Amino acid sequence: MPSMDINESDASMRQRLVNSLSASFPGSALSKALQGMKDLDDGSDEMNDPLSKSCFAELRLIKEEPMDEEDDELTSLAWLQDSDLLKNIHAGEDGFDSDEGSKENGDIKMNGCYPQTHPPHVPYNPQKHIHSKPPYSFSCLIFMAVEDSPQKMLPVKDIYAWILNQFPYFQNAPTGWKNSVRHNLSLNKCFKKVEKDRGLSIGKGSLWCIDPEYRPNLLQALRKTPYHPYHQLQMLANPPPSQQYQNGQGINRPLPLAPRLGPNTVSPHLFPFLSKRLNQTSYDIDSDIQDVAQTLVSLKSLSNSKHFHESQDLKRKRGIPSYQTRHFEPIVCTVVPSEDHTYSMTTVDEDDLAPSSPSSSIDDEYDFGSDEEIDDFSDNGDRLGSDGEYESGVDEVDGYVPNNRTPKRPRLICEEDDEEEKKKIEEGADALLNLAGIFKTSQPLLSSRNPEHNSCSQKNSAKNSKRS
DNA sequence: CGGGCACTAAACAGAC
DNA sequence: CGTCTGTTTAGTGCCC
Repeated sequence: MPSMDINESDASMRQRLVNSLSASFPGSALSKALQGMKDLDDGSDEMNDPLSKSCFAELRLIKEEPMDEEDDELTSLAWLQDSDLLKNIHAGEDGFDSDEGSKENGDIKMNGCYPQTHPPHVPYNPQKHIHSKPPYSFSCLIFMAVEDSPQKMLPVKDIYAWILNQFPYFQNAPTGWKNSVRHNLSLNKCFKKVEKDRGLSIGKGSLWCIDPEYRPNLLQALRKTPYHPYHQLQMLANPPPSQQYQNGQGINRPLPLAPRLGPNTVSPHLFPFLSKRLNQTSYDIDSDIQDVAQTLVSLKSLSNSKHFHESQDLKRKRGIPSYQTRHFEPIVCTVVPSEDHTYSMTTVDEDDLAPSSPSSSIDDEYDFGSDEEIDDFSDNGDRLGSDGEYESGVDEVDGYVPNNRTPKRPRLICEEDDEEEKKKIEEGADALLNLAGIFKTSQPLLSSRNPEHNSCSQKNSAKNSKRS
């Protein structure tokens, strides 16, 4: 940061940051999303925004809106996944990077050895700091992995693979981390196992997905991670006086972890969807059309993976209806981290849940549509490559055979002109709005979790009582 | 100091 | 039968 030009334009700084972040997740959906952001900046059609097709669609940049007093364009980038924000800002000059002997690979060394945990004052680059344990909790790692999958569900081994791919640290880490992943999947109520009898069995084990009820919590937890660019960009944009850098000397103090916004505040730029819902006092049709349109774009990505086609074929054989993700989520705005994503020891009795509460049954998490509806989505855009990364617009990638069914219509978004895009989006929006209306009327906003259902405390108290 | 939480390790059972 | 997956318990360290 010492080499940063404080007067650098927002656009320039943003471009530089995006370049840096893209380099940290090469080839990934995130990277493509970032690239799409650049396209957006160049004035291309927003609906081509690959970010909307990625796992971080809800964190996409809203660049058209005027900035709040607190949010500027810099912080609106805070949806970006963790990366070395300062990679292109001459890390060596800021005292961040490392001490002697570690500059060859950029990893952090302290007193000649690698610290087990990543130093809190150093922006974390998973591809670079391969000897530093990622500053993310396993919950966040799993969340990112699942969200980075086109179907928003992954088997354990693919979660392993994603983590290994994105965080090389684990390639040399003791295998205990896999145990921790499984432990987290089992105990963390944010993660749900897709029932096998739904035709989604992928051999050994099950698919895991994010419980939509807790997805906002995970997003919030992710936002709260120390190295989330939300904080880093905050520092870039408005470093506190105590952390100004002088003469290339970094200050060995952690960046403040507390978000600028209040704990109960959802940044409209970080969480346009959530914040809109949260602050919605009256039914805003226009905004909801936008929401639904965005949802459609997200839905589009649902059908683009090998697993999807396989599961769809399997389900067709079994006569099981197909699914589509439902994106209408309750707003969960938490104060304590435990409410973001916590372990669950107790089983929530479905009957105890209010009728308006999202069910934990997989049946209810997905809309079951007809084959024709699926076909409308199944031949679009991106596919999951054999390496688990998206391959956009390629029919056959690395041995992946695309669905051999003849597309009934061309790509929904990417290859349509603007007018047709808008028409289709509006059509889909109308259809989904009907569904959304149901949820609006029946689903209360949640300002906090029901303590009875937030069973982490129960679990831990149970644990503690057992210990004592 | 105690509670809550994340993490790790381990044991165990079931599925493949 | 070995491996993988999922569950559960126990213990530890950190933070508030």
